[in-house]
Amino acid sequence: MSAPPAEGLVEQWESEQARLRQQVVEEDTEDWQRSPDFSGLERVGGVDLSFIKGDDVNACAQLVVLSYPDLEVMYEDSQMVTLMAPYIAGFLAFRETPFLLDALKRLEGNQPELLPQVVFVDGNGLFHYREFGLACHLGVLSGLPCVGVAKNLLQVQGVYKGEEHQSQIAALQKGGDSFPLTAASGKVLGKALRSSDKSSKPVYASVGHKISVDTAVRLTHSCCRYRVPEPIRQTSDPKAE
DNA sequence: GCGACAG
DNA sequence: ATCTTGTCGC
Repeated sequence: MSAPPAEGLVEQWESEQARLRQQVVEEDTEDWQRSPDFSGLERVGGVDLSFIKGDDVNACAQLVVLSYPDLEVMYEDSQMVTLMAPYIAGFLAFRETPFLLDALKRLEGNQPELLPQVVFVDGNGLFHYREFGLACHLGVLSGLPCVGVAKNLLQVQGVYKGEEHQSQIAALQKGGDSFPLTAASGKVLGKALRSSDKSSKPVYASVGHKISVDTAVRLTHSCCRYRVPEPIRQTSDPKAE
């Protein structure tokens, strides 16, 4: 039983996305991003919201900061929150962003020296219906470089989960292999990445903010011990050390 | 009616 | 997102 969305809400959200979309920076802006081994990168963050079975209103907002390249936990923040917005495909950011931003603000206020230099977001960035997914939204509002990593393919802008897609996946032989997710317009919205040798199912990485697609993919691979990048996995997997 | 639908 | 254990395979 889900109440129908308020009148005009989607329209309002669409215009908000269109406005913020103009502020996304799709190129590398940091020195470490140009380095072959990301020298200069010392802290990578991950954010996520976790729910429990029968409750889609209360959730746990988490932010972790890991050292790079060791991927050891440097900081961890968990906060129970009450969600105000409904989940509507394409508008995930309106549901989650406020709480992820709060977590970043808390860190900035308490230990600004631990602020991550890049944030991994559980969801898409430019690979989105209007090229403005959660990772872009959080990136623009926080001003931090962000990378979107989704675990499932969103069929959008001419990208289909068909036979061709399946064969492209089959062609990913080892960790680090990838292929572009190209829109009907010809623009590369993101890449499917085999994140580790062991996982045959790829993850879908796209630009959030202040990073290029290629750097986003290369960085994502370098932060993967398993299929899901460690910064995100540390927030959502109870068994993660 | 059927498939899609980030989290 | 979450519901869910074991099981088969390398």
